[in-house]
Amino acid sequence: MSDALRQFKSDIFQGLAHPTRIAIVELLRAGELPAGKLIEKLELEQANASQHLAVLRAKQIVVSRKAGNQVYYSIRDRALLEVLDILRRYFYAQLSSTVNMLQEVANERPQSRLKAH
Amino acid sequence: MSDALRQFKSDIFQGLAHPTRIAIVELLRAGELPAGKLIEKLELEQANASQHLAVLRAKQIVVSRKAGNQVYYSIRDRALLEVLDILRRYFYAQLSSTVNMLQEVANERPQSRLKAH
DNA sequence: TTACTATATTCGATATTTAGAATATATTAA
DNA sequence: TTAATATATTCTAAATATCGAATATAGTAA
Repeated sequence: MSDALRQFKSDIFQGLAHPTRIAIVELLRAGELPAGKLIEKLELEQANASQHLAVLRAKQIVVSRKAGNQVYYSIRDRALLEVLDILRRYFYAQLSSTVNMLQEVANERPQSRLKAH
Repeated sequence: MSDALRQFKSDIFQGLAHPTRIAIVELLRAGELPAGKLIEKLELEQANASQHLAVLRAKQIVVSRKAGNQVYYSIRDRALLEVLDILRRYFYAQLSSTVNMLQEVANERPQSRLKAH
């Protein structure tokens, strides 16, 4: 794999490496929204939201379009939503494997099920 | 979406948000490798490699197993490789849209095709 | 023009990430 | 035991990311 491709991938990951930016992208899943709506729904400081949006723009994750007073944001390529979907399944898979593991531990030692330790 | 899921996703992204770590994950695509092999193939400083591996472990992206003198690393869940595949397609899609854009610009102004400006 | 609204940028403080040097630990070999 | 090998951790300095406060800009309304 080329260095350029690696750099590109790590830029995308870096762009998504913050819970607020994940939240923004998830809100844009249904379609474009003006910055103000994002700020309102996520209860963010205006400056903070604007900074996160600047990161998402810089990493080419979103695009913006100005309409009158407002700036509408949307996902640049919906392929990225697939990435989030894969991670959701991954998250739940790990969750259930953790639950299973805890259950196995509990079943192997039923006498201690109610004990705190 | 829950805060936990958002945090989980951004942790994964953060784990992958460095070209060296992308390179490590790509090398592990074919199967497990000892740390030394990764260091050799990527021509990394030993300490630097070890730090990146620690990040990948902390974010649960890889797992390690010790065998004698060596520590073998592997991808914890191959679903993550799908994520990288999606990004590769995304990368080439963006590349070709950039090329198309440049071609359109060139075609719209054929007289300036060879001019520097 | 002035005032208002929506958004972006800059600034300063703090926290996190990164690389490399040095050191530590664990395993095997002698 | 001691030496050698493989890997991890700690430390320091530099770079980067984050937040909130303040300020700037662009568009609209009066």
